[in-house]
Amino acid sequence: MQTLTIGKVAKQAGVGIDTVRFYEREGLLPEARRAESGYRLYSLDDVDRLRFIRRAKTLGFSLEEIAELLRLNAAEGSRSDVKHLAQRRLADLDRKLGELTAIRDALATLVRRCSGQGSLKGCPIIEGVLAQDTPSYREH
Amino acid sequence: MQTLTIGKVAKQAGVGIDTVRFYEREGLLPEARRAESGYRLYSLDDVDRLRFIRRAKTLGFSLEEIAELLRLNAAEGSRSDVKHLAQRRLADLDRKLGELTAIRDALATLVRRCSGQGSLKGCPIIEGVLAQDTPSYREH
DNA sequence: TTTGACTCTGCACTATGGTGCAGGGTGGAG
DNA sequence: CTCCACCCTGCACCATAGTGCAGAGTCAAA
Repeated sequence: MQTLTIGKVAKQAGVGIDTVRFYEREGLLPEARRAESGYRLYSLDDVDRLRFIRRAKTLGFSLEEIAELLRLNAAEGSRSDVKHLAQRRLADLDRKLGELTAIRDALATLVRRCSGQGSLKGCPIIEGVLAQDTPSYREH
Repeated sequence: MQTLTIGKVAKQAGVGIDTVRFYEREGLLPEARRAESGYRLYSLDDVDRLRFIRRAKTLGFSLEEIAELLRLNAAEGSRSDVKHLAQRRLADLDRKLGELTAIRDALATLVRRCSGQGSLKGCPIIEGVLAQDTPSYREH
C-alpha cells in the first residue's frame, strides 16, 4: 500500500495541506499514522475520503453533515439513515431555491421598471427598496 | 423633528441596538449626533435609513453593496449607477440559482435512486458522491 | 433619593471553512 | 555538507454580520 505524506495526499485530493490538518482536527479524517519524524502518513483511502468530502461539499453538505455521513459509513449505518440525511438536504435546497427565486423576481421587477436615466429622485429601485412591506415594527 | 435614543431607533427599525452601533462603525450610518451625556441621538430619517438597509439585505445585497447604494444616494448618484448595481446583483442571483438548481437535481436523482433499505454497501447516494467527475486533480 | 431601565466604550466571541505565519525539525539531491 | 523543499506545532487571522458582556455613567419615575 502506498504511503503518502500530507503534501502528496493534499495534492492528489485537490485540497490544501492546511485543509487536511484542519479536517483532522475537526474529526473528518481519523488521526493520521505518524512516521518516526512525526510526519503524518496517508494511504490512497485517505485520498478517497478527502475527495468524498470535497464532492459532498459541492453538493452543499456542511462539514458537520459530511462528518455525519462519514460516521454512518464507518459505523455500517443503514441506507435509510443516509437517505434521511439527503432528503433533509434536499428540502433545505428547495426552501432556499424558493426564497432566492422570490427575491430574484422582486429585484427583476425593480430593474425592469428603472429607465436607468436621470437622477435618483424617484428611481424605482431605490423607492422599491424603501417601499417594501415591513412586518410589524412600527408598533410600540 | 423627533429625537430618538438608540434603543428607540433600533426598535422602530426592527434591528438590535448593537447592530445600530455596528452599522455606524461600518459606515452604513453617519456618526450620530450626541447629547451632552454622550448618548447617540437619531431622527426619523435614521429609522428610514435603517429600514432601507434591512430591506436591501432581504434582497440579498451585502452590507458592502448597501453602503455603495447609500453613498450613491448621498452623492446624488445617477439612476444608471443604481441600475448597474441592481443588474449585477440580479446576475449574481441568476448564477447562484442555476448552480443551486443543478445541485438540487443531482441530489434529487440520488435520493430517487436510493431504496432507503439495506446496508450502506452499494447505497446510490454514497456511491453517487464518490462517483462524481473530478476535474483534473489526478495529474502530477 | 433610590431604583431600574437605558446608554456608553472597548473588547471578546459566535459560526463557517478554512488560510497564513513563525520558528523550528526532517529528507533527499548534488 | 549544504541546500532546499517539505513537514511539525501552535497560534493568529480572513470574511460576514453581527452578539454579548463588563464596568461605568445617565435618565426618569415613584
